[in-house]
Amino acid sequence: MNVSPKDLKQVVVFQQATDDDLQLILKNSITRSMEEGGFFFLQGDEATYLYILTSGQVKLMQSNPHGQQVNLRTIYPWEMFGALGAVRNDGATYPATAQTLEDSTVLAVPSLFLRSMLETRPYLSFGLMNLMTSYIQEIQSRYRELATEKVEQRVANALIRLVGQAGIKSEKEAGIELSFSRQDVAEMTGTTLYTVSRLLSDWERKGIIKTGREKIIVLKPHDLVQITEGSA
Amino acid sequence: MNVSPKDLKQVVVFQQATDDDLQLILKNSITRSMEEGGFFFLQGDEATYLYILTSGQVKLMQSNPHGQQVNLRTIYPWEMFGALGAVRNDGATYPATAQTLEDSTVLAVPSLFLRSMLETRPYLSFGLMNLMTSYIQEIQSRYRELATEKVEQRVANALIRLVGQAGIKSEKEAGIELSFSRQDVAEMTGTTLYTVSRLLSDWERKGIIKTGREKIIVLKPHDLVQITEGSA
DNA sequence: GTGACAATTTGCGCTAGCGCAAAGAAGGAT
DNA sequence: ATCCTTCTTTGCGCTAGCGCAAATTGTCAC
Repeated sequence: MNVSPKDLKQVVVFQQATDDDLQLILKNSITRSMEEGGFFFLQGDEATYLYILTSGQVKLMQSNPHGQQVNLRTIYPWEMFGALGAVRNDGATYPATAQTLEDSTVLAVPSLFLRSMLETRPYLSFGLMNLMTSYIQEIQSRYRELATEKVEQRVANALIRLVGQAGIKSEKEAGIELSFSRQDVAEMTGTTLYTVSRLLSDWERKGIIKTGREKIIVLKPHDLVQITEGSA
Repeated sequence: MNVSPKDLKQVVVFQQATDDDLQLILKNSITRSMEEGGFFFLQGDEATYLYILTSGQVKLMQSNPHGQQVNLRTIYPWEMFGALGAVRNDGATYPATAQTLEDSTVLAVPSLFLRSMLETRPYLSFGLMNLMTSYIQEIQSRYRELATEKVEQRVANALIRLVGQAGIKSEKEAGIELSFSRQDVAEMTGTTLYTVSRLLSDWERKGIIKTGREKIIVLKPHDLVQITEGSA
């Protein structure tokens, strides 16, 4: 699938870009595809590219030396990720592993190339800084939630967030459909798939959601909001 | 205390700045002082200034609606914080409260002014993006630690990190001295002051540290490293 | 239709660490 | 020296949620 300059306008970093700039970016980039479960880069790899997801879904995972992993961020189409190589002064490495949640395709832009464009395009720097502050605010909220909230509040929070980011209107049920496994949700919320399974089963019994294999359909988002407030 | 352009060169964002630019920043900024326990800004306030700490120490705290707080970041002299108002396109508010850990003084730079400088000084944008990526990496690590590590590993990690950021060579003991209360450390590690107190008392009995009121002297940092690795 | 595999469900025992209480210690003001 | 306030220490009961097991269910390949 060929990416056009018009397509790239969907990337918030490029909102103010001219067509010429977008052509230049496309000309200097390569397309890469990866099937589900594959990796665009690994934690510790040298950050030679930044990535724009053109289709599919990617999770950024960080591991500790014992192999335990957390999902730091989930990437949806037309979002940029892995940009620190274009920004850092020193030899930057990726702090997380980019793994596909489903078959995915990216546009890989050389870090050095984007860096040279950043030097002469203030709109690009502003775009990137805006993206970074959005991400900082998200991970700060998640950190605070992890430190202060019970696991059911965190899982409810995560479902609400996912409804906004990756939800699709369900055709069968009057609700919003999410395509994530229990393990996926557990990684995003600092818990285990068994705990997530118990919570989802409980909420299904209460009619708040309906579930399937690797699927969650949110029927009553307001009830989830009440759970996050600790009043359920 | 008057801040000179030469002083501002210690701020990593301004490393590449000319004297003229530094003079211009100083000319357009104000100095503010606050005693211990005071606030430079509150969570939710409109982000009209960014701040450079010229002396003292500041903690950035985020609360949930129930009043529970976490320390997202501790600021040391010559570090910039609260910069999102210069970067965001929308009406930005501070996502955290800036509270002094001791008597402190800042240089407050109007967000709109710095924004106008960012538009014509790529080195400033690069400096700011470098700062942001450093912070992103730190909070990602802390998030992963919170999600995957036992409380004693997290506290050991925090002490090691603090040794590098705020440690002073002790005159009385052969070690590095940190001036933080048990409550301060608890806020940085997502636990309670009682848990921190028990851990510190245990480590003091083992000769790893020595403590006083609002004071921790690290005698055997290598033992703390072993604790973080889960092999103690 | 069947078999294999992965995902999910559910139960239950266990423990990390919190909450709370109570007492002691340190430091500053008088 | 004394008093007051804040910080620290220590004990103990309790529970949230994890770890592990075992069984079930759903989906895909053949």
